[in-house]
Amino acid sequence: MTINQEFRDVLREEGMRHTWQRQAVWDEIKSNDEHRDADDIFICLKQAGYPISRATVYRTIDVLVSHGLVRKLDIGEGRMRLEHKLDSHHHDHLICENCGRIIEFISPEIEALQSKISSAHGFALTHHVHQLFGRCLSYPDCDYYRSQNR
Amino acid sequence: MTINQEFRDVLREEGMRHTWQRQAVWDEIKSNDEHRDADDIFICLKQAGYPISRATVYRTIDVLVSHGLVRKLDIGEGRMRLEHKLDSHHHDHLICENCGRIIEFISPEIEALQSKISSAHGFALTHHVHQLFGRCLSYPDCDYYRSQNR
DNA sequence: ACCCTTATTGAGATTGAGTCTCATGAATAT
DNA sequence: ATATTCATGAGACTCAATCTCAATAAGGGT
Repeated sequence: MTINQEFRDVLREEGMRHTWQRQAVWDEIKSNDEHRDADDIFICLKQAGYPISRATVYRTIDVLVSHGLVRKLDIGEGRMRLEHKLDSHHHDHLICENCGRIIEFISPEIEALQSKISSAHGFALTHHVHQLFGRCLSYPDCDYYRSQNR
Repeated sequence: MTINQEFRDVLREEGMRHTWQRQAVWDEIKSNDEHRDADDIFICLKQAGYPISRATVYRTIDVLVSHGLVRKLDIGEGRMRLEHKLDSHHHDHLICENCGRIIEFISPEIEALQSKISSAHGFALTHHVHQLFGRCLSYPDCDYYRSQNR
């Protein structure tokens, strides 16, 4: 759980085994700050020559999520994007519908209002999903970026 | 688009045909304020004796959404919940993870902060997704409600 | 170093929501 | 009434994700 603890030890604490497959998935996710999905990770590992299976990638992602090392991000595409939680604190996302760019934002005011609303309705808040969709105005760059990504 | 206009006329304005299937789907969605999914609607109609197909239900829902009569609600279950937009203004949702209850909330303060954040990042906001997940504290009722639903 | 137990893996089948195909049928304009 | 063209139905298909189960390998015990 401690983020800088050896991955091997993190697994051992739970009686789980350390395998090169789990290490490879974790290394691949850590290596990059884009919000890739499970299949992106799978393809990267295959291309790097690892004989790993898709099922193992999905299973390992769930292990990483349950250990708080990775967060799944559902932006309504029908697949989960991934985000490692190494150096980041909680944040929500701004998503450009034109180019797909994802920008993180934090708003303590909104967080406070969320708590207020929850308790006003007798709810014990556990988590939230907050996404702002729009178009980023830096158009030339926006389209350039789009052309680089699907 | 005008919400109280005859459905028949709404369709005609777009050169679309009025069929009993489309009317039946719209009537079924209007009839109830729960957040049911496409398959719930399909099953209701089948049980009521209508010889309608699943594909038509899905297609009609898309027609209703594009005409602003219905809103799809994705609360991360891998299927879309539906909400008719007859008497409601914009709102977001509080969702109880124990009983599945969905409560609507509005916060002009949060809406304002969202606009502020978007423009601060050079984004033209088009829409947002804001969901608060937690547990409603009215436990006896909470479990009662759960027992009534799946 | 070698077992032995048992968690983990891989390949492919399966699931489930939603979409697509295309021949048939029905709604509207004339 | 007829023609035109949109809509429907049944089932095939998609796609992300999960499941199955025999084979494999991690790592504690000796």
